[in-house]
Amino acid sequence: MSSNDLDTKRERIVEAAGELFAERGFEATTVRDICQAADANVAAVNYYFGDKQRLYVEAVVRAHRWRMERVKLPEWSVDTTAEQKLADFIKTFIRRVRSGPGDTWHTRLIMREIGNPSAACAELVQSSIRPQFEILLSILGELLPDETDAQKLRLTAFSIVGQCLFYHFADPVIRNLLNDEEYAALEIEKLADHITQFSMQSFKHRIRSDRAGAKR
Amino acid sequence: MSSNDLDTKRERIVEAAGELFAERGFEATTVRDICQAADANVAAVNYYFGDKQRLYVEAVVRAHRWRMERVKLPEWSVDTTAEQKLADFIKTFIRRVRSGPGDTWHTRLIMREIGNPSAACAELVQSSIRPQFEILLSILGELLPDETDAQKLRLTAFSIVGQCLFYHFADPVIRNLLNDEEYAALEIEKLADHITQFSMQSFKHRIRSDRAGAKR
DNA sequence: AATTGATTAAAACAACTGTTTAAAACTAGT
DNA sequence: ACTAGTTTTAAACAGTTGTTTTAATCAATT
Repeated sequence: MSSNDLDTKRERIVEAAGELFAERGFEATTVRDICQAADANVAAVNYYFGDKQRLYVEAVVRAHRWRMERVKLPEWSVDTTAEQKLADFIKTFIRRVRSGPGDTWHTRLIMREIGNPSAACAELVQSSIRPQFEILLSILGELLPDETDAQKLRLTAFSIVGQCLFYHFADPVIRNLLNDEEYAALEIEKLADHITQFSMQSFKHRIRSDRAGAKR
Repeated sequence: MSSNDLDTKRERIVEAAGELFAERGFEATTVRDICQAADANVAAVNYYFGDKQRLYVEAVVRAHRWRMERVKLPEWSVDTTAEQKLADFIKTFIRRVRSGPGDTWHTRLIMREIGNPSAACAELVQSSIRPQFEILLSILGELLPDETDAQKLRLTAFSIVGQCLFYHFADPVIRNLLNDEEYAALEIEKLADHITQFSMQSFKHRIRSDRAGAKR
């Protein structure tokens, strides 16, 4: 009974492992902790996955797939404005990055892998991050003047992505910096609106592109 | 001889430890590795610092002090424009955050502590990050219209800091994403100029503050 | 009921972890 | 030269790590 269901022992182990890896990192998570959380014997990890390392990459890959399936970019028709596309991109990106209160471990594990990249990171970039980055570049290509060079386009993309990622990577600091009320006010919708607005306003000034170079 | 010099065994251990902690993190760094790198006996860590944990926080504190001494905000006169202050702030912030090629371990260790915060993080926020954040808020207070509320001010500060921090936290991804030539083009001066320009342009549009909320 | 194969369980493995011990080596001050 | 204090060393400690081994248990087929 139930060979595909998520209640097989193998599944339970990846799930428990993913959660613990996301919480404590690879080194600090012991095989024994994982097996105890999955209600399995110590030998189960090696039986099913060979070793701890391969269990880890399986958890990362699964987390990534799960996250991509869940939160997707909306479908765009031919007459969707570039501004609208950017707003959608930013909102989706923040949703993917910022782990809400009732959230699963998937996002945190991927973000940890990006922060402390192992071998699985390079593959993650190729299969997922790069195409997303290309989408953003094409949107910016529509928004910025045609003569904008590739370097400027890239820097602008980084400025947008950086604003979004900040709320993940700096989260512990933000929590220390703000009081509870201020922190709670950082809802995903509000963040996305602000970043979209902040960035769009910047584009509308792209006439005189250099700014007197700040004294020096 | 030489009680204050940096060639005492104690100094060599903190130095070696900081480098290894910055490179591999706390868990993955062994006391034996540290002592071997410092050319000391295994017992040296416990003799001088009590235990591994206390050696770690000493390394973090020292790294932070070192970084703060090295790269400082310039002195501002009464007639320095807010725009100039912002440019200075961004350039200094990036210098503090982005570890150049011939760089020491100090920056990386602090960034790691922020990413995987231990007990030392809260103190770091209070003693250093918060005052820096206040400075940025006061600059933005000059640049933005008077009626701007505190929340908007905070979000704007996050947008700027986020753009800067991106080049640290996403560095491994960026390296994978760009080719060598493109990556090498990301010099600190250029990044700072772009971020300053991108942000300043955004401020000059602060007349109509809401932007039709992006359909939904 | 017996056989086959996959799964689980308990125990042991060797290697490594941070830390301690106790003796040696060194460095002054007298 | 002796001594008191600090520093360094080698060895051992107790605990944990990932992994293996070997046997027991289970589920289904014959």
